[in-house]
Amino acid sequence: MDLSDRKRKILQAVIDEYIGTAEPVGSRAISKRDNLNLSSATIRNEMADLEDMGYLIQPHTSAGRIPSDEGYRFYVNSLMERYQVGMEAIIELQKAFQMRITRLDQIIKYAGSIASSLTDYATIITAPQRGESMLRKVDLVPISNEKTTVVVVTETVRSHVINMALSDDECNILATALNKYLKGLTSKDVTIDKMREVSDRIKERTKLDEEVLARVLKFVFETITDDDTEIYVSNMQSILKYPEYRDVNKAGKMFSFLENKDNLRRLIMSDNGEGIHAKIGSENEDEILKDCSLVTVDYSLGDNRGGKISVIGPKRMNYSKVFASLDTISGEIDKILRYYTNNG
Amino acid sequence: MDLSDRKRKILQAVIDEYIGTAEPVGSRAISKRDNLNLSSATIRNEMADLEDMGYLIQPHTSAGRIPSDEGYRFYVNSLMERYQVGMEAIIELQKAFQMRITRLDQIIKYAGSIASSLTDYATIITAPQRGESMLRKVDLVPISNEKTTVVVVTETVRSHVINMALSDDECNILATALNKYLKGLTSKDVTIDKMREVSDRIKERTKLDEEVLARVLKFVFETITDDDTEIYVSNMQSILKYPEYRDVNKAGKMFSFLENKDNLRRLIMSDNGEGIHAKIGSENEDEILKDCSLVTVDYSLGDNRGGKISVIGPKRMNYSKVFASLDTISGEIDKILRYYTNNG
DNA sequence: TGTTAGCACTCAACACCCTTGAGTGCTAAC
DNA sequence: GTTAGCACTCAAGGGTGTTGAGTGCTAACA
Repeated sequence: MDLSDRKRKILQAVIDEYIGTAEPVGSRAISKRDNLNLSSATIRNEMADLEDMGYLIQPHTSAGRIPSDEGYRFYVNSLMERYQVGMEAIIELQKAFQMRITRLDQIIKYAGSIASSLTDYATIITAPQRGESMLRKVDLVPISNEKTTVVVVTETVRSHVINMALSDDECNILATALNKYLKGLTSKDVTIDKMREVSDRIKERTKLDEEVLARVLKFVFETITDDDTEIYVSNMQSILKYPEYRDVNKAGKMFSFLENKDNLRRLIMSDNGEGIHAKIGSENEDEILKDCSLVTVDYSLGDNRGGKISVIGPKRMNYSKVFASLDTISGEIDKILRYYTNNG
Repeated sequence: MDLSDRKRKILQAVIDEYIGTAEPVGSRAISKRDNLNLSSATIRNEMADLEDMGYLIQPHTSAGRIPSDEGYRFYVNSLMERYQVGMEAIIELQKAFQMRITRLDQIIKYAGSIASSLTDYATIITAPQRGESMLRKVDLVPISNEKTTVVVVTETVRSHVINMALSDDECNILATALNKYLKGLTSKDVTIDKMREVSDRIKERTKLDEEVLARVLKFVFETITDDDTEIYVSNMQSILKYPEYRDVNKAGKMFSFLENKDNLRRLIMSDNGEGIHAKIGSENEDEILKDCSLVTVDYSLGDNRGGKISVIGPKRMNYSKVFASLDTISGEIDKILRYYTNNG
């Protein structure tokens, strides 16, 4: 369905206005804007048409009008003017990233907090997911005369403290045996049979206490197969700033939803859009999000790993600014993480 | 100042009532409770006395009375009846802990979420702080033909990916050199001179690229000296359940405060009470906490490490239940972590 | 002397009503 | 096709009166 140029302008004006005020927009408010020289009566007629077409909604007679989900969708697809993130902000961002370059998870968390401070909405961010996980090395380090740390290196590094009175030599022997049989193992290779076979071979080779060996192996196999991704939320409390969540009950439900990582994981995983994209209101599956929009972007590290950043806010969010901010941030993350994983 | 037995009972009744209802408590409500057989007029006289003594406050004439900070303090010190955590809850808790025994930080996070679900208040929890950090081992693991992971084992394990095209052999040589000069190093030993000395020695011994060596050493030294403790908050949104935070602005400020880890760290670090203890209302330094109480308990691992759990809620919190819950949880953490670090 | 009953007074909360103003739809004039 | 005018609607805001919980004080009672 095609809209006349005038209708497009009016729809855009209504949505821009509503994004700013969160109040139903009346015809007079639009006619007073300087870019359209039309009387309020004319605007009224056009707005009535837009309502018939499904782009606007009148909450009750004699109130102004607010955008429908379809209205927002049309706005995001066709009307929205691209916002430009200021150069100062970008430089600020680059500096901030560079200062935090020590730990990957910190960069990710920090990116989330930047996204939320640029947009002033809550942000959900996932740490880079591993692609296939391959075992590089197992190491055993005596910590005291009672304890030993097991270190497993795949794409990431995990460790576990167990109770064993092992000498340096014993650690070396066991580590050597473990590496001999396990190096190069991927999550696909881990089966019950494989676990039993490795266990038997090492047992006959090292003559170590059976239970200790079982515990070490359990941890190693768990580490290879486990791939839960970390997920962070920042700036949750921004929700309270928006009149949509003036009602404390509603806000509370939203908080509970966002505090539950399973919900977030499902939310972000089920997202299969590409590039920057928005899910507006009822386009979200969760009932609780029907008044919200979720704008999501992927970032990638080039090497088969990547994650997502989502900004979540009221449907009446500043899409233009959110799109621009996420675009910039994901670009900078790409840069910094490529640098980090290649030269860091 | 000594209170008559009757005054104590009345004060206790007022506070118990107020904790439940959050409404100013009138004399009639107290006289109707079955444990005291006194008319409302008598109660009125006693309550007027308690107000003169500073234990109660009347928000305005002809309203009921609410406890003052001193009233709560007296209640916590002398009146409160000890709540008993149900055996089923304890067993539930033990089971839950046992299922999560794989990772220390997960246990800690989980303990926080249990504390908040038992008490229904927000919980702040710090991961075990390290005592003195001593370097046990450094390891280098090639990840691809461009990247190598550096693994540093102290009491904990940290890793870092850097860009180096090193073979297994080269990794071994460098690792051996690093271990030779660095093993046993504690945070006290790290000085600029020491760093330079180690760097020079390894340089002449291995003839490795200077920049690469510098990067590895920087990471190793950082890991030894760095001791920022992780800190988690759970169940923040419970704040919205309490009428004290019906006002969205107030709730928003509280959220911002609790989302800032620096605030939390300062809050928990500045706490120097022993055992389970409460900071009530104005006993807290932060202005924003003057309407809150903070109940804190330490847990320890026996081996010089430990952390804290704090429950934060309205002054009108169920102190009895919070004290009992924290007591139970810290006891269970002690047990499970001792088990974990000794036998895990 | 301590306790109780009764009474007048205070004050926040609530319902109710009226007014106001923003906004609409419709119609007639331009 | 656009504008001006008019009657209508409805939410929000500002009094006003009522209600009910609670108090302090006083007098009577055990």
